[in-house]
Amino acid sequence: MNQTEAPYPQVLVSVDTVVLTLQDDALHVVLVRRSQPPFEGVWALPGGYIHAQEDADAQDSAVRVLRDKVRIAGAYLEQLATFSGPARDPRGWSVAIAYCALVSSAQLPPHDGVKRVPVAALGQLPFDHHAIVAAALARVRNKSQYSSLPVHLCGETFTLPQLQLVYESILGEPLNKVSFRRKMDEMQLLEAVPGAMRSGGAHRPAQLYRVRAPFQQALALSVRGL
Amino acid sequence: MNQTEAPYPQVLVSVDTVVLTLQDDALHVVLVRRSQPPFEGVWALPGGYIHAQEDADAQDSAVRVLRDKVRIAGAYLEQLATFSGPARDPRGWSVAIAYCALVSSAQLPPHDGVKRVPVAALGQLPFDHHAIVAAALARVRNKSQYSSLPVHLCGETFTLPQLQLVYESILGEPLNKVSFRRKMDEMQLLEAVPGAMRSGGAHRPAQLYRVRAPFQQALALSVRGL
DNA sequence: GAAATAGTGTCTATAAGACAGTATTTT
DNA sequence: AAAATACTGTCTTATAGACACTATTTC
Repeated sequence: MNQTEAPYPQVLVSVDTVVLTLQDDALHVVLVRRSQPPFEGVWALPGGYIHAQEDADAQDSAVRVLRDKVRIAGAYLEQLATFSGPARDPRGWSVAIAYCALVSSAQLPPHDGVKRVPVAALGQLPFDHHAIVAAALARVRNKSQYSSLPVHLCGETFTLPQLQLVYESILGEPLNKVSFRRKMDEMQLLEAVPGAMRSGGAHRPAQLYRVRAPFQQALALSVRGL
Repeated sequence: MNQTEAPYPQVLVSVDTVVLTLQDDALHVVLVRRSQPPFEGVWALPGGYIHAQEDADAQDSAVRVLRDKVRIAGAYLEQLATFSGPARDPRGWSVAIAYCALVSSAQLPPHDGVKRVPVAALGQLPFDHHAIVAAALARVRNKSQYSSLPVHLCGETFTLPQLQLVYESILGEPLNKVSFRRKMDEMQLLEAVPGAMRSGGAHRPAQLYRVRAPFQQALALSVRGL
């Protein structure tokens, strides 16, 4: 920064989070009711300003926003993209560093001023939140084609038929059972929970699996898609 | 923004660009010598503050930085990621929106205070610029596995053997000639320049191609990699 | 044992790679 | 003609998908 550059008007910097979860085999986005202007009372993506005194980086700000505004801890979180410009926020030229979080239904406790909306039935959103959600969906759908990303929408343990349904819900198309299982096997993503089965009806029960330790944070990648 | 949130210390927002180009079949990064503190006189990534009065968004800031500091116009440009935290810049808590640009050698005129460094021989860089370059390389190498991204390192026209060499330089491994050509054909990325051949020695000359109009900006994607 | 879903074996179809051939240029 | 690189035809191998079969549970 030099003397002539110093007085540039500061831009507003915030983080916004797209929290995705599955409900009834359909992707939902989490919205919170805004308690302050602009758009007070309107449902919007959870977001907030960076707290330079306490946040180690923008991802840390997103973690704090999720904890304080949505009561979520331990979510899978990745940076999505940064949105900017003079028009996206009525308060002026702004920058929003957008993050995408994937959580299981169990990680998302009911909370006042928090709701889930099916992505297929998203109405109007304030700011450029619609574009941010669109970017998150594109990212998740693309990455689900060749990675273990969707496991973060499942709970601690799950069966292979359940996991395949999660993939199919995200991708919007049925997958070949044999190929799906081959790929899951190749990625070495899962381990069987010994002895544990889930029997949900008048049929053979399914083996329960959990994500192996190396892939709790990182993603497993499949060489040539699913 | 509410009354208690308003006085949060502003964070510094800048854009940084990783300009990649090929020279002698090796990826190079463009560095500029800093004319102002901090790190005055040190070679660093081209970057600068957002000019809220004139920039339509952060990408526009990056375009301006490339034009003013590197004399590049019309480069392929995509947002990379945003880097943030209290330690990356000695001036305080900062946000850098990083962009990645791919240019041909011809688009990069020699200019004072601008140099190209082979990515394999990058020394120390100020700020967290080393991490930004690493992210750019990872992105470019990954995307080159299934897209037309590398064509932006070529000039207006080029032969298929030249293009294959570009891919191989980025990916660091030889590619199967038949498969490579099949994929290029499938992507419908190129069109032959009628009649134009490049003869560079005592051998059959190669057909010249150019990128088809739909892919001047957007990338062509190959379903299952190259 | 009928019904329902879980899980597997195996054949077929498609895509990638290897290899060797032909083509066209300069010297 | 020899040398060099461009380009292509075709066989082999690897991967993905279709289909049918067996397995295990409840009623």
